[in-house]
Amino acid sequence: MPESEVPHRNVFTMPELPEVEITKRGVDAKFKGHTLRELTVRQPKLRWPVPQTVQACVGLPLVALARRSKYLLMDFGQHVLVVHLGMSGSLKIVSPQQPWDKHDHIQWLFDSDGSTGALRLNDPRRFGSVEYFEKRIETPADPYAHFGRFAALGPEPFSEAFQPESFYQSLRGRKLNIKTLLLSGKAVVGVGNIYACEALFRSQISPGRSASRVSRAQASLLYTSIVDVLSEAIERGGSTLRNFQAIDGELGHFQLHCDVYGRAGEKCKRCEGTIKRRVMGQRGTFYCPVCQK
DNA sequence: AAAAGCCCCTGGATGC
DNA sequence: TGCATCCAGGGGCTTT
Repeated sequence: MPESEVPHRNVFTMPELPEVEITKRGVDAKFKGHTLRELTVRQPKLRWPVPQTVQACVGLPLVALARRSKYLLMDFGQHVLVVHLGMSGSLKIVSPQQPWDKHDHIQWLFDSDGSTGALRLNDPRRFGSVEYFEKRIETPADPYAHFGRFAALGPEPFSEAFQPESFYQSLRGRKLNIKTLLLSGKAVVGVGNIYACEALFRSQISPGRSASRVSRAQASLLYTSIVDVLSEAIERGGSTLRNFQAIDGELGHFQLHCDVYGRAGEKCKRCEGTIKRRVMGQRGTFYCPVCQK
């Protein structure tokens, strides 16, 4: 069956790891190596107040972009800005002359080959954040490890630290349901509500199953599903980005295809069941009660 | 220590 | 048509 005919639901997502990764690549392609000339904070009331210290980056070149979990890191050398898109945030590349949108909160004005280019954070619900950290030069291997809560985060899904057996071990003895545990960032980071539902569907594990009752074989399947579902989303985002790059635009959102998320009441893609929605850990959870055990 | 609950905010959906 | 009400949702923090 051609991919276009696969019965998926299109969801215009909140920013998850793939959106942050694509945003990172877009900012990297446009502004890496360019000097920050102005940083305008129109609305400092985000998830946390945007500190005055962010101004320490002005006048410095953007030397690197990085991502940790769903945090986007803008590395200005000794000074680093950590951006989180929350649930409605996005970064967009615009002309500095473009009128401000109601929800454009922050603007980075970069030198751009003799002219200037602007990057804006737009976030209607203001669950996003921009934080400032100073890099510790004495730990060059992982200069960001000590930032805020980073030390407490689980492994990155695409890192060497994320392996089937260690993943299985991190589930053992946890009575919490597997879906909520995935969202907690303890066993792996960057798996948000949508991808948790999708990965559990692929591995045919019920979201309500206690993590301690996920077998080694199931954990292995879930491990693969997590890596696959995130990789595929990044690929889709990559093609979205190519389109956006031609016109400049919003980097933080793109459409993705879901088997279960947002499909309550519809037919299961794999069996004769009907997709159900229930709330777990205060989040909407979509699954097939027939083929997910 | 682990798990559950709370809260920030606004657009969209729903009800009258 | 318009106004009031309700609710989702990431994830850190607080409470149990």
